[in-house]
Amino acid sequence: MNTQKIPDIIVSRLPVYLRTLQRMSVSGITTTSSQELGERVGISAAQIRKDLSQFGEFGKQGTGYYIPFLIDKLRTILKVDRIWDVAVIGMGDMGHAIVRYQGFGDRGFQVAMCFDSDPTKIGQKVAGYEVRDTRNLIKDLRESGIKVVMLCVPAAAAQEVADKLVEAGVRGILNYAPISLSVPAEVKVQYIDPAIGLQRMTYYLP
Amino acid sequence: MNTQKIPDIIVSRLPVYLRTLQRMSVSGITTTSSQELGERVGISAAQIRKDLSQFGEFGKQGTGYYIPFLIDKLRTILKVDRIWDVAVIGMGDMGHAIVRYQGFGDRGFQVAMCFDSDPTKIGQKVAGYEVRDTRNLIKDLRESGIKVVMLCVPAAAAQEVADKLVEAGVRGILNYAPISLSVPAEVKVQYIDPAIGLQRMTYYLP
DNA sequence: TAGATTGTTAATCGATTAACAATC
DNA sequence: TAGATTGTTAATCGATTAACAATC
Repeated sequence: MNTQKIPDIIVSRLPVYLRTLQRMSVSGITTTSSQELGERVGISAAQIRKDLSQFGEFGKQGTGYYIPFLIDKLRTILKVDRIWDVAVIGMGDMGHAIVRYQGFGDRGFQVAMCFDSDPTKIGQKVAGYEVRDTRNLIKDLRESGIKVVMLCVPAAAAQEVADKLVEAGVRGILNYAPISLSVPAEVKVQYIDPAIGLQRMTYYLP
Repeated sequence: MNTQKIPDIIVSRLPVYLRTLQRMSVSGITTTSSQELGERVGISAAQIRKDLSQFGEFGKQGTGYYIPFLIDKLRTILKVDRIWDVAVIGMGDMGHAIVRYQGFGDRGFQVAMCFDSDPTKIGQKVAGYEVRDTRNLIKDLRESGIKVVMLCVPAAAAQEVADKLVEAGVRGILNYAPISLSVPAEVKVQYIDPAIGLQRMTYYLP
């Protein structure tokens, strides 16, 4: 087992392995091989073995990987062997959809609070959560200890809000606003922008 | 100028450059350098120059890049110098939010039709679009010539629908379902899964 | 002109793949 | 045991960076 810094590109594949293993587990499969998992996720068997070997020896020669065990290991590695409270900032259509999203439960996250700056939205309930005033963003996040947020405000407001999130001690921002954010190195940002995804495909179309 | 196959990883960065350039343009900036653009998108200046040089000589020594010209080139390269009709499959919360999303207009896409399999939703209007029956998915997509779709159905239905999309001649699938899809090589898939994004960040948290 | 910045080359760095001994 | 599959090594492949002549 290797104890050096793990390359980001390897880390970025682990959640994909985990997602697929959890689906296999739910469908009653208990054992898999790097070959089979690779076919399911579209990655070579050699690469899956190499990726996993960075963290330990999780398989058995001849039989492959016992899925519940491998899931457990990946959950620990990714630190989703717990439930992270997440805040959603911006209660537009996207923010709404995220607050209502049912898919986080068994993947390590739950929405814990949500915010907006619009006086007509503040105080309203969304999926059972009272919409908080972004003026209290830093205070509320600090008090709750929330480290991960989903940012769903308009692009024009995103950097300003991101600065506040950093000040509030947030360490991970899932950014739905179509803009590159500037944050300190200790804060991670992941981007979700459908137009970017679409443009990455149209390049290849006739 | 290079005429070989362009690596996927370069293609995947171009939409990020374009997004940032368009924002700079809107804010009145007309010229930039690889240095400045790199700071904004978080990529080295050398890499930006190298990436762009795959497609032509778009800058001028001493002065950098004229933004409207570079935007135009990138739009042509990414084939978003036109408007692509896109279908949205699945009118849950996420599908709803996407149909209502305003951000596609100047980025090369527009929602043209939407589908669901739920009889209580079929025929209803969502943001002005009548929800169509997924039983007509292949026929409707073929007739419209739609090549790009956003897939927002539950994970359990996603592969089955993807198979139909392939049959209908769709070439790009932006997949919001939390599952890896299996499609022929000529069909591109991009994934949007918030839990994956979150797990890619929690790894780095204490 | 002097300063700035490109496009490109060569060097470096890192990731992927192929192959296989070990072993279940 | 025989067959299957891992974890790991070495080889290959590809991407990034540094440096600089060209030139605006």
